[in-house]
Amino acid sequence: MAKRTKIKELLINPKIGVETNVKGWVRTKRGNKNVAFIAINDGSTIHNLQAVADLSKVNEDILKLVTTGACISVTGQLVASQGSGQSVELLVSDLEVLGEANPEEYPLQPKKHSLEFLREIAHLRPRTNTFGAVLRVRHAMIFAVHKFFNDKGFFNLHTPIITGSDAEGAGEMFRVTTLDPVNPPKNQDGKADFSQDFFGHETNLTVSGQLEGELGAMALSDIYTFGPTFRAENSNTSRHLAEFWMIEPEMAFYDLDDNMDLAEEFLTYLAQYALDNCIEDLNFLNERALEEEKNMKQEERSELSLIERLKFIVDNDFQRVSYTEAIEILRNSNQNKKKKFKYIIESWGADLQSEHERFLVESHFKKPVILYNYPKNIKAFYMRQNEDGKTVRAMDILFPGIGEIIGGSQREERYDVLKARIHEMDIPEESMWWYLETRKFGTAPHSGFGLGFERLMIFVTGMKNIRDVIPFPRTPGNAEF
RNA sequence: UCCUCCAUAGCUCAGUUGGUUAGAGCGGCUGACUGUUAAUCAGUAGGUCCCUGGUUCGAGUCCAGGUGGGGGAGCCA
Repeated sequence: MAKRTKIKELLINPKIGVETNVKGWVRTKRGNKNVAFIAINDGSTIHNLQAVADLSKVNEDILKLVTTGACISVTGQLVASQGSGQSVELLVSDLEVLGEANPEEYPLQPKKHSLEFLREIAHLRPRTNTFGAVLRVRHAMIFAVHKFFNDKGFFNLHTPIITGSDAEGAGEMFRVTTLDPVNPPKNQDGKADFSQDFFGHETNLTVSGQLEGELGAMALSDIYTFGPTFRAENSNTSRHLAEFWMIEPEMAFYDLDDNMDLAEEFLTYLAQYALDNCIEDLNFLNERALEEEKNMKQEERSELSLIERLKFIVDNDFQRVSYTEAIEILRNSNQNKKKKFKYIIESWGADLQSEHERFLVESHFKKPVILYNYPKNIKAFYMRQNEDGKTVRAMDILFPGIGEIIGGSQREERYDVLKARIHEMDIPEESMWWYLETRKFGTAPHSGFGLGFERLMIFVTGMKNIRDVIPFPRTPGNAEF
């Protein structure tokens, strides 16, 4: 019996006339009383393999079990296809059903399903063309992230998933505890006594690996983290998940400009990698998106297709604009003067709403925008203060249709300045002692940023909802599968 | 969490001013067809109209509350 060949390999290097075995899941079966055509997909590629069964040679009882969704093993001679639509096909000599799929119950049909419906059957949706393509691209992007940093001499650092510091200020956290939820030990105030908890104090799931990442950079020069991140925010949007993956490089001796250069090079590299390595899946996703937009009004359609957008990123520099310049552009915009904005920009210091970010990216510059040097009052405590006394060396990269894809900064490396800022913002200093010590012992200028991996995936796949670019999304009220 | 829209067959949806037995397309099943491409053609089965309560002679349709989902906002990556 021939050894199993993956469909991807078989299509790249077809061995015509050779007995071949293929295993996979049935997409459709068609035919008449003489011949049956079975489309098989094994997930190795977006393409199906057509198996051709001569009904006089194949057991009809077995063929009856070959229904959409069933898993089969097919052996036969690989031949050039008589039909159009595929170059090769498999003439079935041996057919085995590995796993039946009752057609009255199997929910996936050979037709287009809504993404909302597929989310409800997340255990089966990887078997669709769309999710197969998304998951293969996702893998390629994971691999490309590691390759990019490895090629640059960065070291991957595993920062903790369970953290004891509650001062990261990046949102609500999920508590980690082994205390009895019904009858926890109580302290004198009648509250749960976390000194008796597993770690001896309160612990949570991480909301960022940045602070620990900085510790790594202060020894290895250039590090990056790529791990799961958890936010217990009650966010119900197409851009937020409670559990997502984040990439956070941290570089010693980088100033804000170096940081922006790296971030732009990184995003450009990832777009190019997708074009170079995932073009078949991207072509499918491109067509899918075009098909979907056909039902939309002209003005709601994207100006560029998915593949054109990826090429655009590769070919064009990002627009770098200081916060102060951005405020001037917004204040002088017709949108602002005609009070089309819900939040009118009146003066320097205002926090930018997503309508403003969208205006800058989608209407004004029509390209990715890097905003930098924000007012210190709207940014985190660890960002490097500028000499003007009112701004910090922060930067956000804004993408069309996604908004903020990267947030980063040069870090405050001066011990006294950092300590003063911690006090100003009422952060408990004792919980930050180890972070402060990096500024006390051999401090160095350094910078870093955070890239939301699923937001990158939205950009690269053209999917609209972040729940459709991660295999098993976690959102408020949803942790099934 | 707020605003807004939605929930009818396995899926996508229609269902008139509240009126008798709730429909279509796709999918499933049965059959026809000598090579199909989401095959085609014919036939057929399939319903807790999201849940609870209310108004009414009568509710898929109206009202209240709840649950679930979409889109937008805030928070952010």
